[in-house]
Amino acid sequence: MSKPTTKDLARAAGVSMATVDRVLNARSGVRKATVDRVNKAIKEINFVRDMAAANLARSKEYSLVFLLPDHDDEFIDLVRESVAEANASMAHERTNLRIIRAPANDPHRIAQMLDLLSAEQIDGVAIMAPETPQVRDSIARLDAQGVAVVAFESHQPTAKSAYYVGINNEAAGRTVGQLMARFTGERQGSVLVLTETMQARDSQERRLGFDAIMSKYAPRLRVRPSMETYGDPARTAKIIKAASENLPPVVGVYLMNHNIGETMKAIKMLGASLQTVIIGHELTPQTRECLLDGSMDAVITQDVGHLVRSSIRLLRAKAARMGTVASQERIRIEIILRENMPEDT
Amino acid sequence: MSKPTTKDLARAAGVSMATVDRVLNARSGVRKATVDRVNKAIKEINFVRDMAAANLARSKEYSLVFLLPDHDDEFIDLVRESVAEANASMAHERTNLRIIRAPANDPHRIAQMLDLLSAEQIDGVAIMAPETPQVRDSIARLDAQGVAVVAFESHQPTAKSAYYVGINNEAAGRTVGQLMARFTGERQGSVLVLTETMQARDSQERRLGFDAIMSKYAPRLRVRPSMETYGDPARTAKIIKAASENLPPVVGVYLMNHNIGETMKAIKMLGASLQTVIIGHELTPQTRECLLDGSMDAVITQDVGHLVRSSIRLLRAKAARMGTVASQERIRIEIILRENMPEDT
DNA sequence: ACATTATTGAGGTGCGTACATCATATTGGA
DNA sequence: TCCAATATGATGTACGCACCTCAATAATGT
Repeated sequence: MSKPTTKDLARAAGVSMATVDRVLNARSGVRKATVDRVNKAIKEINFVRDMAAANLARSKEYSLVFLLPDHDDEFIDLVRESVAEANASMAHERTNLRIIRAPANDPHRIAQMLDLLSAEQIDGVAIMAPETPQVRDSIARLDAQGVAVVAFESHQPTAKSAYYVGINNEAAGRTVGQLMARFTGERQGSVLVLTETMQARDSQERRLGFDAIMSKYAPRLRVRPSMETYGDPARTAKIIKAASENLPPVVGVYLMNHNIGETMKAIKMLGASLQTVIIGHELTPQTRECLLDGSMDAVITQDVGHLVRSSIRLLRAKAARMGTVASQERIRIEIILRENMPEDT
Repeated sequence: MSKPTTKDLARAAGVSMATVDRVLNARSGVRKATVDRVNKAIKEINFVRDMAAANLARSKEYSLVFLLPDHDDEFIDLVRESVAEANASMAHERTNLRIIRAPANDPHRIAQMLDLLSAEQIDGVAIMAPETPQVRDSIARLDAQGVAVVAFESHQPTAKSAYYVGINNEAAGRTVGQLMARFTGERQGSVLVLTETMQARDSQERRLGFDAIMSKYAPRLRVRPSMETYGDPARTAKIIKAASENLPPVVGVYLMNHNIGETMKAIKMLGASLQTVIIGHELTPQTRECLLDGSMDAVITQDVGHLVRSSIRLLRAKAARMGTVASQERIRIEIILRENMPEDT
């Protein structure tokens, strides 16, 4: 016979549908013994609740919010794009998405915006923001209100209710390290590491992983201290120029910063040898172009669309008290060379 | 106001719900002018059909079938696992999955099994089988019956109704080539290519891509003709022994065959130098172990879970005449090193 | 044993759609 | 202009579940 329904469950448990309903929705007024009996029956007849029908009956719409930094870099652009795309396709599944923006370095403002969400009827929030006490407290408040929360691309380790969606940055750094070690062959020289700021936790973690592998597999190379660009093109150019004027020669560059346009321009202007191995993060129009023209050798990235969809699934599941498929939510660290670069988007 | 329903649509179009229903489900008995009027109203009020409710009302269960080769290698194992997992999680979405097996080299049997499916009430089939006239005809018959078909991991170019789900094998071969070229540094020597059989189309495509890159980026290396193992351990050992006894020294091995256990054993027995770069396909327990112990340098793979889920989504969408999110269905060519290896499964 | 209170059952309505039936309206053609 | 064919409307039931009310029953305390 086909899928058991609540009716079948009621019969199997020897109770009425009203009681089944009370148990399924964790309503009060049911003796423990009865609850157990129903749960036992659920297992016995292998009952799975039809969430589509349930949501229909509830006439419930899930509202999810993405809180993103209010500056624009190519990564954020990709996220916004993916959210918009997901929003279109999730309309069928009674889910609507919204993006709100907040200055990344203003914890109070972020917390305030999160608190404002509490007032609305929001079911879940994906938060991309640095960890601060204010944000942590706001997450706790959301959690207390039953709002699902995931930490999007940014760890919130002290907010235990916020599941982290993103890659392991230390492993990502190790991956870059391994590629750098191997792509540089037997060459000797120095390796530059560029980042927007080492304040960011992900930069620190990546650097950690990178150093570990480099010292193990490429002790012949001298990895220089991280150079911070602060997103300033002029500063970036100066830094690179200064670094390239010193010996030993630069045989590798690890770009951890996002908007690499200026950086690559500076590097190209110096006429860096083709031997210089350049590896960066995130597959964006810019890095894509650099891979194609050969100026970059590899990009370590994550599937932003997957990241977004995964967050949505997790939030929805939490909000609807459903289960998830763990393997589907694993975010992989992807290595992109020119040869395996996906064609579109 | 919230989502418009069919009732709103009926009012907006100035027709009855019955007519709306006829238009939405493309039933006959509606004048063209009326159809247009309804379609116009759909756009005006931005009506989107609630597929959850529609499927509920239809009380339709989608039955999808995976036709897989009946031999067992680790890739097939992964597929079976993923299908089982998906089946569990798709129960919520009124979809049930089934696997049937057929000998890969018996086109008649495969065609026969496909034809048998026509008798049952199947909504879609994912076919993993070599392209043959028999299979092509069966696919055409399925298509004529309104059964959705995707070509799973195996091109069916002449069956235009079967959308291909899988990676671009030529690009995969190019990717292996690029890694081989770079990982071997400046070393000189020969490169072995092992495969089960060069009969398989994917082997040919991979070899093609591999050679293109190798001749371009690593002309210093001599890529040997493909050696076929026919899945025979003894033969494999012999081949490898013979190859390693000839000069120039083997600096790289490209393993296109699936069950690499025996192959790796043979290679290890010869005490191949650590310098030998070994690259293979598919992340399985075996290759995973080889990556961890350093005996393999890289694995080019695809996310089997994603492959399966993508097939399911495509089949379901086709069966329910819905749209799909193209970007979600793109199967990426993944490069796995020890550093970015996913932890589980 | 009686009053309370805690459980449980029965039944109804609604969610947004599919689908079938029968009645009515519109249209084309002779 | 009238008939038949076709197009549309009205209505009811079903899908699997949520959620509400009211009544009936069982368990509890005193």
